[in-house]
Amino acid sequence: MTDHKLGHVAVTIKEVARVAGVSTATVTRALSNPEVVRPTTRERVREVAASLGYHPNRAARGLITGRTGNLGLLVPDLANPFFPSIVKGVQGRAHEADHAVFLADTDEDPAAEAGLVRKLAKQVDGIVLCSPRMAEPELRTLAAEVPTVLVYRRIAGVPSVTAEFLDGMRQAISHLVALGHQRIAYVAGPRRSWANRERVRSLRAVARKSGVELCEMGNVAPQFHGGVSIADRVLATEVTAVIAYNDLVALGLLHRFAARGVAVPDDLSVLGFDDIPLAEMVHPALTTVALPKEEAGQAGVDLLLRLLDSHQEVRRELPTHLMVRGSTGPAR
Amino acid sequence: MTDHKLGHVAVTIKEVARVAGVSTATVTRALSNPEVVRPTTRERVREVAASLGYHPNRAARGLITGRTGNLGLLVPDLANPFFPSIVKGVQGRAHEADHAVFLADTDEDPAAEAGLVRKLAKQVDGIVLCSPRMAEPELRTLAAEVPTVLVYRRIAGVPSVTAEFLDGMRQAISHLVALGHQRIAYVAGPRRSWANRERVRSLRAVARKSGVELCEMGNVAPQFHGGVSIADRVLATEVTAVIAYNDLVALGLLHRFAARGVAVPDDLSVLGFDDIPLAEMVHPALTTVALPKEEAGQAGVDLLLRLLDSHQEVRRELPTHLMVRGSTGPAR
DNA sequence: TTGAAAGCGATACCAG
DNA sequence: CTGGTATCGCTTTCAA
Repeated sequence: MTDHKLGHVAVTIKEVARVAGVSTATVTRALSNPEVVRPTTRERVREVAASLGYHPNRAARGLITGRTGNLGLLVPDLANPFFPSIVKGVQGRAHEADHAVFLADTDEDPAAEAGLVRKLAKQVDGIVLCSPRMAEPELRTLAAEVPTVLVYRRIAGVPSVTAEFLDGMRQAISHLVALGHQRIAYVAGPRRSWANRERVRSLRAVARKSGVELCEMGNVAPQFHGGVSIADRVLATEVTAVIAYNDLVALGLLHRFAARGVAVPDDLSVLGFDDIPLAEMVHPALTTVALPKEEAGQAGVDLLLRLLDSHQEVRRELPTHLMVRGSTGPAR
Repeated sequence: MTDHKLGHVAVTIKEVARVAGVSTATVTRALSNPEVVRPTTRERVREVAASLGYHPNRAARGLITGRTGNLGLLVPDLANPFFPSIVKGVQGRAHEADHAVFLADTDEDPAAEAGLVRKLAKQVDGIVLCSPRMAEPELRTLAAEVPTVLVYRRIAGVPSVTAEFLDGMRQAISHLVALGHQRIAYVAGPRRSWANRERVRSLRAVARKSGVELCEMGNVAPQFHGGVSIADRVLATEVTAVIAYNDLVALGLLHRFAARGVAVPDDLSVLGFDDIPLAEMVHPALTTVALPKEEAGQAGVDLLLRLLDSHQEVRRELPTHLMVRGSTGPAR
């Protein structure tokens, strides 16, 4: 007999069966298939289970059902406030659906992602994957191995949740044009990032239609320092407004502009993307295109669970909203 | 018949055994107890395992060994940038130790925490718990049920990782005193929060010793809006400097001060606690007492793993550092 | 050094 | 409606 001395011994189904005077089979049924058990038996079992504080061991259950009740969530960098919001969404919805969530932060290292997914794969029913950079073929391979839903990345044949970037960009440009801006800079994010490519694509389309002159720069890291590092180059161009790849980059710009004595929005308008919480905490508050974050996480879980139940392929595209705040104003 | 199906169907130990021409027992040994297997056999098995892409099913293993290789991590609110940093630390160290991490965000609801812990308990070897508010007795009960390490909370009899608040406060006050400040406000965080109580205690001790006049206010929510909401009351007092419960609150103060036209640090100095990444992104950058975050997460995992191996009780206290930045200056 | 077999905790199928 | 039993994938005696 090898019992650890970890104080608390978990109560098993056998114990419940013994105390209730029934077989383990009946205990299972009373708990997960109530209608097939005679009411009096069912109640007795449930009471015993409750009084003993019995909770089925999910690992054991998963062994036979093939369902673990766990989900995996991969994000590139928790330090970007965009992702904690998504995590909150995933986590909240997963718990509502009585699923637990494995979290892995890949530290912006696409190479590590596949490995992490495969390690988690055995312990989860499916994976919510935020991977802006992993190569398409690899992503597709992965999705074939384990049920996967992509968040903020779209690939043919893989369920995904994204946002209407084009519409967001349209709102952003309309706003700037209405303020009289005609020459606008775009500070690009990582070249291989799907989100960046989408934003560039949308931006060019909208710019052409609106007749604005676009000045593209970058690529920079999708972080605060990325914005800081390119701010001076933005100033060197003759633009009246700048759109940053994301809010973090925009904040970096703001920071350096302030240091250089450039007044925002009087001398220059700044517009971000994402609407991370910080966006309204700074001065001037950042005008930005809000992307659904918690909602995206929730939708990701919804899609995944649906996928697990019926193998249907699904895709969802969430709306975006321009949040006009202090960092944009009339063209000088 | 050799069904060669790559990927989709998980390869089991049986399959490896069959291909390698040995028993499953030998496969296990070759993989997790190499020295007891004849070298030639061992190598053959390992090669087959590798070529088949075999990874043991941890749930099944856990069933018999009592070790799942999983850790649980509970945080009160991922929206406070303080916690993602801790999560990164936990997550990184756990992966180094080949453990996966379950994450749960309790949404600042201490009542939900115990339930979440118990739900996770069955699937993990131990739990890293960030719970500034849960009542002590309950916490102690929980810790008796499942191996637990507290992060940023200290309770007799439960392993924990904290920081030297007293020393941090000493540095903060010395800094302000050196700048000529004599009347200082403290904006308190949640009354029941352990961190707040510690900070108040330290602050009073240091203030008395330094002869500074302390003006305590609050309690406010540990968030941006908490700071915003109390800013005007701070202005109504005759202080030259204010220490906020944490950086988020400090940022709220900064925000409202800016709106009121109060110049920081010229009219008023502001000092925060935590050193969240945002602290240096705002203007003026926030002077703050830096708390180890990733390190705390890592230490939490270290303690937990140690605890699991030897049932030793441990405690660790990490150093703090004052980060002097733009939000503090000479007393007016 | 290796294999056969007994479980770990739970569920699912098949009788009764 | 209920009980017995095989089984999930793996580890661990116990013999050989």
